[in-house]
Amino acid sequence: MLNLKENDDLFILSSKCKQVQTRNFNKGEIIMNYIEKRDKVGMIKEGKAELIRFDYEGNKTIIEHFSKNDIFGELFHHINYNNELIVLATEKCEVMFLNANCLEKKCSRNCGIHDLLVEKFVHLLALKIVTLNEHIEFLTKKSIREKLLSYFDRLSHHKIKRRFTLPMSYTDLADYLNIDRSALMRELKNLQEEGFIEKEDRKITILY
Amino acid sequence: MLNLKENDDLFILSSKCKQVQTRNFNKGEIIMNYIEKRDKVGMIKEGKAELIRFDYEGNKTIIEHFSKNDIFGELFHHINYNNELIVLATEKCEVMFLNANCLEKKCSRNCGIHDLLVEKFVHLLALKIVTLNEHIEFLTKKSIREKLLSYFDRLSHHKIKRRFTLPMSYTDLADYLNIDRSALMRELKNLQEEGFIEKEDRKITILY
DNA sequence: AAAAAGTTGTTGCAATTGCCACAAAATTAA
DNA sequence: TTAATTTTGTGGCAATTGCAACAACTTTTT
Repeated sequence: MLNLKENDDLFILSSKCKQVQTRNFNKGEIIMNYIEKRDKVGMIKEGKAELIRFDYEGNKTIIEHFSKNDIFGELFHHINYNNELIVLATEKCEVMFLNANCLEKKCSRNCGIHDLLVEKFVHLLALKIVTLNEHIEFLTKKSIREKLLSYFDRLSHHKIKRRFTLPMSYTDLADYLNIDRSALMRELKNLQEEGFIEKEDRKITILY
Repeated sequence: MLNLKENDDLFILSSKCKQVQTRNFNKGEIIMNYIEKRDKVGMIKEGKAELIRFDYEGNKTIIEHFSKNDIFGELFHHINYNNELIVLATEKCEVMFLNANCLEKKCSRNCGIHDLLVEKFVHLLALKIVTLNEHIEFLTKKSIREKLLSYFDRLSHHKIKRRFTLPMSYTDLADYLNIDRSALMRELKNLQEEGFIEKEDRKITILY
């Protein structure tokens, strides 16, 4: 698992490399337009953002939520000419950009910290894969109940901490698990009534 | 997108690095047990395999199917002490293993091809993220119809090739999209009757 | 401080989807 | 070549889940 202290080093070190830039964004600003910035990889240093798709009909879909240490970029998505992908700051953000080819080829100037930069980045890539695998695991459960319980199991670190707070709203959780919000609330009520969990706002306690 | 020719180079080069091993497996053999081989990353050079989970009740679940160029290893999963994860060869396999820390730190012997190895590996990591994002995209569609059409859209390279062959059985496709197989067949029939697609065995033609 | 926007909680109803069961066809193993 | 296993195709029925709608709260914006 990623060591955050190490990762902070990444940002400090990166400021010394010419192929890396850091920029600040205010809420509502577009951090990256996938059509324009094909060669860039972004990383959230601080703040929150979301990946939004506008399809050919103009429908807006939030595909991913990004927070500290999340990486994004066209590199991670199949290009689809029917869609437009943008990353939008949902709160004040500090974002690090690096050239995608910087991951493969040495800086032309051989800035000296390059190996370390790549090493840390591989960590983030692996972490992203873990996160995505996890998401798929939740999504492939057959029932709402199973989705919720596997997600809670994860949040409780496999029942080590039986009490935890949801990191997002129930509205967002329904979205994340791809279920209807009212159906989610209904199932939560069932779980409470059957004595599987206790719930107080976004604090959940596992009882089984 | 990954260049396969380049990737073949990876295998050739890797044979020169002391931290990389290649092994052959017959159908039915266990390629990797996640509990035992925490420090190894595997890559399928040739053949097919699957990632299987046995939970505490002994239930078996196929989590992922691997074929050429796919990577796997404990590095990509949250460790869960209730589960056992194994990679099983479903046909004759040639597999490349490398030490996970080889991605971060130079070979102690500094074998010379290390940078290139890492560079190629970053490609595979990025490709895996693309694949997982895609899978999530299909899974998060609301209806079976939408799941099928978005999957077909992908297979047709966004309608460039309107005729294509499914790379797996309908049984496996139902599993991949997390829907009931009979419901999938029913929806396929609907799509045919409504003139959206034509279907002959695993050959699909998009008509809309 | 008021207004606007977003979240939570609940319910009835419709229907999409899952489950079960079985037969035919196709593929693989013996 | 026969036997065994897997895949495909179909249908009835049950029920989980989605949808719509609305009220009470909270949080954010102006």
